[in-house]
Amino acid sequence: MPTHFHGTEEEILALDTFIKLTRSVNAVQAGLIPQLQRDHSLTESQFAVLEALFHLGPLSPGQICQKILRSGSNVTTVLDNLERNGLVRRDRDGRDRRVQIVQMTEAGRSAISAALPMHVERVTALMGALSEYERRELGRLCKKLGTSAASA
Amino acid sequence: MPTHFHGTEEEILALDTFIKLTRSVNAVQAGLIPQLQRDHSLTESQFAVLEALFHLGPLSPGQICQKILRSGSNVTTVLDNLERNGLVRRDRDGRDRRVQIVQMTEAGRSAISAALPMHVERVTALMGALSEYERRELGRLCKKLGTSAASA
DNA sequence: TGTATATAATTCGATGTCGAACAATACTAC
DNA sequence: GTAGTATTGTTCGACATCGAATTATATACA
Repeated sequence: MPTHFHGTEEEILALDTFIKLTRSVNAVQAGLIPQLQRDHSLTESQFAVLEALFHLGPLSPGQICQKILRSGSNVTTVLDNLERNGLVRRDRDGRDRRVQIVQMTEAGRSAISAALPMHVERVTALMGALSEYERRELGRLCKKLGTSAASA
Repeated sequence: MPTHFHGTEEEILALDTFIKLTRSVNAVQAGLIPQLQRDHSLTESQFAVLEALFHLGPLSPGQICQKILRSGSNVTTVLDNLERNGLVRRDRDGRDRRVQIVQMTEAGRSAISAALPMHVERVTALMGALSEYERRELGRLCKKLGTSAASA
């Protein structure tokens, strides 16, 4: 697929596969993010944080960090914006005063409750391009690839 | 895999697959981007622009836009930074004075020539976690998914 | 106890990213 | 040729993202 690239067969296949991989993620996200923005005024990251709090309960910024796979400074920024918009609250942990405890406010719970069903429906519809067997196979291959890359 | 999520089988599989998909891209990119930054002082976007110019020759911002699948305002920003660093040059098109023609400078050509081989090698190594059959299958599934999502 | 080290989170500066609004130029139709 | 429209690229404001440096607190150990 690379237009003027000269490499081995294996290199060309690797690059081609990687491009298709990233483009598929871009395409699916392009079908999700604008919805969150227009219908619920949530960015992708804000949605990810609220979703984690919704499913797992109160978390520290460090725990959120691990859940959404972003840097600490990024989590700080996203929490700042969520807090400014009144969707989360930061309290101090009594035992370890370095730790913050992030909780959803009522507005936050309300926002994620409203956004989640449509989001799930949308993801399901987009993944519906693949058969059930293909979805499982895609998941298996991605997991294998991701796990290997993470330890490389 | 979602810890406390109650949905249909199909929804759970769709979400789970989508998470694995995005995580695999994250993991692979995490094995690529720091290399570009540390060894060549290039961001992912700067690399993408230089790669396009390297393979396709001079392009307008609009054409770069289509190649790297980013917004026009984003391309402007990335080109600003590349130009400030002396890696590209913007000239006016004689025929249509709205159009810019973006060219690599010698420094730009030198930078991408230096970065590309190691990048290709790295992508190939990361994709080596999958067999050739699996790579082809992953590519096929991603293409099918991406194409469908793009038209949804 | 007190100092050194480790950890949690934030701040800072740089870059990327988008959509909306804008300016300059080109095109179209009368 | 002039008026209206379309296209190209930029600017602007908001948010995301990172790594490095910093602050506050906790732990270890001597």
